Amino acid sequence: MGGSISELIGDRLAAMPAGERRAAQALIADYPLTGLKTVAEFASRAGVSSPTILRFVSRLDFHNYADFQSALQSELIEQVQSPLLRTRRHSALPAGGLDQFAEAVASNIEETFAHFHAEDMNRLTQILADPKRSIHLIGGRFTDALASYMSAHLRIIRADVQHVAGQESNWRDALVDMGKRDVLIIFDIRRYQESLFAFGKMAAGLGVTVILFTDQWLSPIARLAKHTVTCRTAVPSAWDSSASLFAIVEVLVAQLTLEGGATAAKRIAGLEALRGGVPGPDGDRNAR
Amino acid sequence: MGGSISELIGDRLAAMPAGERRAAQALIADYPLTGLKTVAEFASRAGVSSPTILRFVSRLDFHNYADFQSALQSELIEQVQSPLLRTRRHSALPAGGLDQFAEAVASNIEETFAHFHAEDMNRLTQILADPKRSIHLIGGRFTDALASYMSAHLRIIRADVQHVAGQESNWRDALVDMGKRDVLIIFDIRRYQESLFAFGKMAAGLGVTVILFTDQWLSPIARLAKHTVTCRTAVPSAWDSSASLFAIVEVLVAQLTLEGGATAAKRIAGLEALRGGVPGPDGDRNAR
DNA sequence: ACCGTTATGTATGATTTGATACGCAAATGC
DNA sequence: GCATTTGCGTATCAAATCATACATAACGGT
Repeated sequence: MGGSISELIGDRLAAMPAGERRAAQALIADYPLTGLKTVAEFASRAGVSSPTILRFVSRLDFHNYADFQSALQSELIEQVQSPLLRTRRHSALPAGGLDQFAEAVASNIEETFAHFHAEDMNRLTQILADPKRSIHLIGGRFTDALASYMSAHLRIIRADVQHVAGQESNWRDALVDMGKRDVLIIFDIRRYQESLFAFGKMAAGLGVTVILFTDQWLSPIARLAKHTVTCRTAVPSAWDSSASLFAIVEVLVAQLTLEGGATAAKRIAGLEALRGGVPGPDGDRNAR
Repeated sequence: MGGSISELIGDRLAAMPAGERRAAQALIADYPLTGLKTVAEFASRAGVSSPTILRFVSRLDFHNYADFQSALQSELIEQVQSPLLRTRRHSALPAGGLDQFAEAVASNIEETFAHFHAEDMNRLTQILADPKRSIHLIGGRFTDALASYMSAHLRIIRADVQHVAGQESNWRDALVDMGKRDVLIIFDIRRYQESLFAFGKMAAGLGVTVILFTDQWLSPIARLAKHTVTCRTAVPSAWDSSASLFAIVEVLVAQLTLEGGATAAKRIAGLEALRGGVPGPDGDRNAR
């Protein structure tokens, strides 16, 4: 069983008596800190008695409290030391529709990355890291969420990032400020949106550098785009899966953060500091 | 490099007597595992006696062994939780990281689905398919995009779907209309947002059914949630990956569409017909 | 080579910790 | 509504832990 302890708890939470459930909740409240304390401390934080803690631990199939703590520690250390040592732990599973879907998504992602080479990424990061350029992002009906996700991250790494959203009338406003220095990132998978193509065409006419994320059947926008990233989207569902686009976005953001190095780190630190004092409109991420 | 304690050791290593130096080396060898064991165990591994360990700890300006261990634990937890620090760690890694990243995301998704059983999905779809309920979705700083993505799909399958977005003041307005029939879907991965917890708590107080999508370390909202879906998020990056949450959302939408059957199909057809007349300007995208 | 200093291990004590037995309360079933 | 089961807390015990005192060994300077 390669699962984390918190997952184990999640599985068994329903089958626990009230007291032990309180123990579980106290543990996950600031996981895994409380579990590393003494039994008495744990009990106190959970508002139950020591034996209840021990019964709780026992219910998780640990022979004693020491074993339990060791497991927590190992979990922590594994996280820090080898981020993905646990990768391929294929446990033989009954193949239901669920697993088929998961398999499909996973293989989509792998296929997508197989065709997305280091040079592709370098070209993209070079453009996106350029501080002299402004970046605009837009997506279709469903893929707009991807534009939103990417812009949320980019905004932290660098300045001049705009997510073009909302009514189409807003789009026009965004266009007037665009020029040769600007970059437009478009997400478009089938069924491709007419309006996105129109928008991209106008932008391209202004000399904007268009970057397109699309599926393997290629949005018509590919004709306009300077760079096109092709992602697999086929899954056993009524809908196409955008998960592989999502993953590509994530790896780009990761790489940009890495390359930004000191600059990005400083910027992030600055934002964090600001956040501490003035809770932003975006919601204050708690510093813990 | 590691945290402050290992640095501290490095600084003082030269000024230490032989025995304590052996202790230090044993600790560094598989840092910080040995330091979390008992004094006797530590001594045994270092090939010295217990008092030497205690003197070693004392030389690092810790008042007692317990303090020392607490410091090690805090350091570990700190590293796991702070994205900034991880940037440093990974910048040392070789740049062949593309495939590693893809591997990590793929295996995250598989692991996530391995713990997401058919019953879990049934419970969720049963709730989400109930036309008598209203559905509200909300996400954190980055995960809000997931809420957006899911709501875009849900809105097509069924009525009464609201994406709670924008300023926090808007959130309050959404609350007043909620009641026992309502469902609140929250996306929250670390670093968990205080504001989301507050929102969820108020909703739960109103009797709203809270469904939580979170990472394997569990958002504190798990305490409030009727159903919690645990997803893997660890990747070799400064950021956590939400791709597995994304995939779970997709499979839920797929299943709901399937179960909806005729009803959903009719609804979709109706919407398509409406859209057919007015091409493209996805007017039904929610405002932000 | 001797002496003083420092370092280290052995032995022991005081304290804390985890574990268990038992009795009462709450929940469940008939 | 009663009886049985299940859960939970108090009190207690045994064991392991940290901490210290002391004697011995190693080291370094003269």
